[in-house]
Amino acid sequence: MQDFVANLRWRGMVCSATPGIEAQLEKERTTGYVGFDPTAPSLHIGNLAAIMLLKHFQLAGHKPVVILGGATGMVGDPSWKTAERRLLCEEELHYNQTCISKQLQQFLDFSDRKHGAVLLNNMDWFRDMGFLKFLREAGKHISVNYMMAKDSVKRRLETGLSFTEFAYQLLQGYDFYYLYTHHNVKLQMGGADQWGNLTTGTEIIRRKTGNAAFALTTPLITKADGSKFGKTEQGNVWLDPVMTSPYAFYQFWLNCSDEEACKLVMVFTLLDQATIGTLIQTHNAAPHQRTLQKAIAKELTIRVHSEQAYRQAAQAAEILFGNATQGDILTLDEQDLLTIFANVPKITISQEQWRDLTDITDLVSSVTQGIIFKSKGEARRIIQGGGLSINKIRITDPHQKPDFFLLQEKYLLIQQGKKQYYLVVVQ
RNA sequence: GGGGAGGUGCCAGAGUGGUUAAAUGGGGCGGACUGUAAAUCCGCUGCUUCGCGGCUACGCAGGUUCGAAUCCUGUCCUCCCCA
Repeated sequence: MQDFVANLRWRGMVCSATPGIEAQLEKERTTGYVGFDPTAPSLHIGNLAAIMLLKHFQLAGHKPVVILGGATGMVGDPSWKTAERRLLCEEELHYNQTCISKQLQQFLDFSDRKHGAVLLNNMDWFRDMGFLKFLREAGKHISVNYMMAKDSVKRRLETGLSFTEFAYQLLQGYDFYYLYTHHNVKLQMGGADQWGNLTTGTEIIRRKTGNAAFALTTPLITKADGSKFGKTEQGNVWLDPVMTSPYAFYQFWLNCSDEEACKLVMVFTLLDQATIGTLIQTHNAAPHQRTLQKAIAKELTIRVHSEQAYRQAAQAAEILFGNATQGDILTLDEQDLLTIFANVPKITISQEQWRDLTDITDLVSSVTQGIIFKSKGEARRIIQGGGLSINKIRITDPHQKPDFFLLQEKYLLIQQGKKQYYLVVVQ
């Protein structure tokens, strides 16, 4: 049994833990769990740290349990949230659960080995419980004073908190108790924001059985500027390739700052301490190479998506941001071209429109329906400022005749600024 | 119900009859530098025009005037104070 806690510690993945946890893990193969409320049809990278906890737990020889909180998801966790949340209906939750459980297979071994992971839904024991039974089984053992004293709830007492959300920690606490008694689960893990909920669970177990159960939290990952980790301007970074493309996913990791990358490489990759040490050294010697970011992006893109998705994302990045020249894009066949520019807006124009063009400005404004530039004036300004390239060649004259050759005889690669690409398809 | 303040461009905010497409700051966008970063510097930031110009725009609707964001009338909305 490898030392799970020590492994987490050097990775900086332990925020707090109840006493005695090391002794318990050393004593026997232990079953531990993490709960996810299926509030969306996909996990996002904010959930990933908790998944990594389970991953390390399993790799250390212990048995992970995942709770997809069909019941808790119906209530809504108020921890650290500023406002009451929207209630989700059961069908929505069920659909989300199905999607999420598939994603979990990519991380954990759900085989029937001794330490194979198990997936449970707390709806199974809450559905038929009844309110009175719950009050007697769970509510009787925990005082309101205890529940209100949690930091995670305190701030909401000022602005308002429904009884429903207030009761959330009891649900989660009871989950732990149920798992303890029915599945021999002795440890619950989660993000640092979950500490209040986890200790409610250990408290219920202690009061009802007199035995100790354990809790461990991992620090919430914060960005240097204080904004929330895992969000881009476009919103959450999801694991689902439809909601966040593998390319965008790869880019997210690649664009992490150096300080973040040092932390992220320990939390999100499975590389060992020595390898990470070397990586950080290499990185610091030549930070512009972004060794760390690339290592993280590679490992995660492969694990969450696939080897192929990683290669495509890396190639796309090279073409889009490297010093690709016209020669480089000419070497791409149509398949490559479409893959690399899969996430780029495509604008179709007709053969007639293409033939009748007299002016580059018209092409990037009116003919393309204002998608690239919403007015001719804007197009002209950007071109005069040197901000437009076609097929990787910078355009300098707004009135240039658009006598470009078409890539693969039908595509035109239009680039605004450094990052914004459009693909015009002539059909 | 009474009294007061105010509604200006993506946002904040100046302007109180012509020189105002509207100061200034922020944001956004382009360029340079760079690591697809940060900081910095430069440029652009209503539509149209190669430009002159034309058009649209200061809550909304009218009016006064050669000329209105600016004055008048009505109207809608917001904020503050009192009841």
